[in-house]
Amino acid sequence: MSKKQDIMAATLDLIHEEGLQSVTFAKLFKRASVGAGTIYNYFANKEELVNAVYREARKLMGEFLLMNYDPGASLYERFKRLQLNRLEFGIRHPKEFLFIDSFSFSPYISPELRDAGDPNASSEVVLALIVEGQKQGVVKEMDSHLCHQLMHGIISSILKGYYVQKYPLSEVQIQQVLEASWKAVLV
Amino acid sequence: MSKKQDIMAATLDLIHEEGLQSVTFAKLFKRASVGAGTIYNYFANKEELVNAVYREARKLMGEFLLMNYDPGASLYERFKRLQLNRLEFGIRHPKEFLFIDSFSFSPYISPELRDAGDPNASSEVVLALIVEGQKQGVVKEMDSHLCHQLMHGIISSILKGYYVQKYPLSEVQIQQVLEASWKAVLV
Amino acid sequence: MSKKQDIMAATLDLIHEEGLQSVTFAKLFKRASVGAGTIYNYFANKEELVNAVYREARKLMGEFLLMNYDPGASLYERFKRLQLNRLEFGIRHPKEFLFIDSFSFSPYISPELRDAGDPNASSEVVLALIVEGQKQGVVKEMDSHLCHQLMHGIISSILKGYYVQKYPLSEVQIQQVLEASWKAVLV
Amino acid sequence: MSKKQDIMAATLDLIHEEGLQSVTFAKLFKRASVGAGTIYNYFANKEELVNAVYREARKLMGEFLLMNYDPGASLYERFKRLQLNRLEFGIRHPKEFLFIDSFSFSPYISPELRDAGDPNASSEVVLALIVEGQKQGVVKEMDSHLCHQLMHGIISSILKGYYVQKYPLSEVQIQQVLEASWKAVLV
DNA sequence: GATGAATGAGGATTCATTCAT
DNA sequence: CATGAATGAATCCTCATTCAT
Repeated sequence: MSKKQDIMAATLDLIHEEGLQSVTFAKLFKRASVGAGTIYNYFANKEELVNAVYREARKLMGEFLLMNYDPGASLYERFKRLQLNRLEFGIRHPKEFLFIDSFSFSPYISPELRDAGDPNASSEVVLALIVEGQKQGVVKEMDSHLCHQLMHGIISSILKGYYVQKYPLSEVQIQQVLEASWKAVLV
Repeated sequence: MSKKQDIMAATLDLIHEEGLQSVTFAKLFKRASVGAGTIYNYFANKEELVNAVYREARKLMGEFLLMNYDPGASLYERFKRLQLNRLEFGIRHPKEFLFIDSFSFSPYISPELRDAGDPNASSEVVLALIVEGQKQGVVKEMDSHLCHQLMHGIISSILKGYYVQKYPLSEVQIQQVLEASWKAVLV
Repeated sequence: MSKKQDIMAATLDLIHEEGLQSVTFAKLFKRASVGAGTIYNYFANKEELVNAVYREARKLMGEFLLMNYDPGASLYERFKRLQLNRLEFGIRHPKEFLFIDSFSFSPYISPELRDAGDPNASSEVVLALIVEGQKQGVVKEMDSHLCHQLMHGIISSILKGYYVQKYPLSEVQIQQVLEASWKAVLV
Repeated sequence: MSKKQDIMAATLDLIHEEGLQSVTFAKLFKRASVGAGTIYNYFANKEELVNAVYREARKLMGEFLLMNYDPGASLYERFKRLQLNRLEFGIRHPKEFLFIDSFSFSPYISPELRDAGDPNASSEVVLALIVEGQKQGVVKEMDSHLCHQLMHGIISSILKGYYVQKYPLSEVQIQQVLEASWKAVLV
């Protein structure tokens, strides 16, 4: 792995373990096994580093969300696919998911970056699906961004309970969650 | 108001405005209009202060959630009351709500504190209601904690949209949200 | 005991246990069981308090040094009496002895106080004895203050070894020390 | 000189000039001409710094005590060599000598450090000499540690007089002191 | 590019002292 | 006289950043 990747991975690890609060460069250098000055070859300062980590995590999630997404499937199937991918991303990439969730509304992440979406345009796919569902009279009339947030918020909330081991998330529970999130947006 | 309450209120304000990242003692003392040493009469250090603010916010939310809760009312009425209270807490106490939401799963809050619940045992009331609904065959069979988290997640995402997008949450919209969350957990 | 004495006793205790370095007023108030402002009824500030404790310790040692001192006894007997009293003072009042020893050359004690001697004029008695011995051709010719310091220095050194339990100080050892200190000043 | 040595030298200077009481980091950094954070590359905190200075002073004294010590010389010659070295160390290194003397029995220096001795084992050499002298019937029978402390106490008090009263300690006076300390431990 | 010793502005914390009760 | 909450200047300490190697 390159030095740059080492640094970014160490950053994400430390944020997950101790919170951004206590991520100091000293800890970072030790964890990433690089010299103190090396980081400045790649990132102008701490904020840029964190933003880069955020950008990469968003990119990873964006790719994950559209995995096996079949544009030709039914509305219901597509909705469930998106929500399933969202949930599985959280299960397989807890560090990335929590980081995104925590900092999406934090002043530490530059607003342009937060709203930038991802190169895969997964947001656009979700929004289009919502609008399509509303046109068909299946999905409740509401701001499409709000609906998107509702979809994300439900999954997010479920994942947080899972992370602190309130309950398992096996096949049965996953299906229940997908069903519930679908019902929540129906007319 | 006592100095202690001044300090805690100023802390919550600053976290809300600028994020925990940038809450320095200098800002805190100025905002709370107290001397630099005063805080140490009440809190051993910054972390204890933040934890105390968290504890108080949780207590406030716990009390709010059970306001006007009538154990003799119908299942549906009780469900709506709990969800209404949750929503109204978020509307009336946005700083407390966001703070709780952001830090409940952050390493900055000690896990014991997160799991402590509130003295009013509002969680237990919610869980009992879910179990009761499942016995009656009305609420879908699933882990009660999972269901609880679903209820919270829906309200939470609606609130975040409300905070950011500044759309109104008047009587009509509130009723829609309560209905939607009810449908999400039905069989 | 009066509050003033409580405070002075607590000060001496804490200096002995932790060093002047770490004697804070907070610890002092707790140990002496008095309110934070009480001290200022008796002492203008911390330095005056420490100086008062020093003055009292010096007074106590001064009185002790002349106990059972018989002006009519032989030069040798009087010398041994003074040295014995010095040694026994150190054995019975370690806190006072170490405090005096440590701060006699410290800038923390005002120079006037250090040179003030004690009301019993024990210093004058010792100095007169030395001069008398030198006139008789028994005691080595040297500055009488230097000789006084030699007498004190030997006892002090022995006591410090005793305090850290390098050896016991029972009757036999005490006599050996007195003899050695006598021989050290003989012609 | 290295930064570390600069810092330690400045620390010793300041302790000598103003007492440990008033050695603040601000003074230290200015005196040592280093940045405020540099010290923390070498010492975890102020106490460790002072202990390190103590350790080094003890090491220096230990080496000095055994300079030109000839194990083949006569008992008397060896005794005088040890006492001469002790005295000359005090004359040439007054800061180190006074620092050791003041803090060896202070709670600020950890007891382990005080008892650690020096790597050159100068204490052991002195103790062995005493025991040898006692076997030959020359040195008075007493606890060897007590005798060692006597030897040190005499030199120490002479030095303190020298420091304060500024009388000279030239060849003649030095020989008198050595003779006096020798007589003090004879049978 | 990589390093890590050095930096010093800035933040956390202490503690002697005051003063209203 | 006695109290102890409040104070804020002084102090300790941290940590992002620089730069010579």
